[in-house]
Amino acid sequence: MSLVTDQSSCTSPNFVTYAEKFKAMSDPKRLELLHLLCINGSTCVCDLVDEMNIPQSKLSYHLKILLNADLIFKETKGTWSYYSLNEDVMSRILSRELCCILTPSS
Amino acid sequence: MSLVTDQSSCTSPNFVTYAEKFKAMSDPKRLELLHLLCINGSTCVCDLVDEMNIPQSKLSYHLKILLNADLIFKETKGTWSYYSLNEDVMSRILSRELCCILTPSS
DNA sequence: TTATTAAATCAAAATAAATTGATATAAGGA
DNA sequence: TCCTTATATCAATTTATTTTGATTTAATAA
Repeated sequence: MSLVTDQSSCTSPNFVTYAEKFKAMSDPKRLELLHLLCINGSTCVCDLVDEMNIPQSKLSYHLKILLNADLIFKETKGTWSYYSLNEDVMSRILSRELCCILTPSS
Repeated sequence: MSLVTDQSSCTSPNFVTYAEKFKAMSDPKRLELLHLLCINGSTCVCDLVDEMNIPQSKLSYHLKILLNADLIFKETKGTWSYYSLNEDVMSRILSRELCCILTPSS
């Protein structure tokens, strides 16, 4: 079987789905957010506000974009919301070199 | 030396530069273009117009965005322009799984 | 119950990106 | 030279995204 034609995951690539993920990653603030979640692990919004130095509503907006793109997870505990990286998805998209920026210990 | 702290390429990541590249990849038509260049290698604009089925000025616009993001190369021969993938950059950004969609034989 | 805090949502304004059709440039051939 | 073809650019419009500050929702504590 030819190495070139056996591209299991490569047939009929879903460009729309990938474009959505790349769009979510197309903003420096959102990359910084992913980076923070990568370094700190699951993090409360209240801590992200402090670290990111942007208005709370803006942070909320950017988190939602990352969440909708399936790049991060959300978990609510009482009044607090914790966000974390979706490492599986991230490592399926990005190179090792970039994963090492955006996902922990890889 | 710790594996975790030796992240040569990972210190002070340039989020702006990466965001630009992701923005260039944030459109299905542009991903399709990258995919075509990946499959066909260096390709003339006139052939891309046929394959992509979009107006010429639109194609020109999208090619320029990919070129400015350093994701593709351009070479002019007489009246014709040939575009090709910047495989180095692509493989430094994307996972193997995605490279196999967007860059040849990897 | 009232007050406080955390986080999401909303509407308006500002900014940016994409689309369109027309025009410009420039190379090559008749 | 004149015509044709290839590609890029332009200006106007449309569409999408981001920003802002105010408001809402909901949990907890006093």
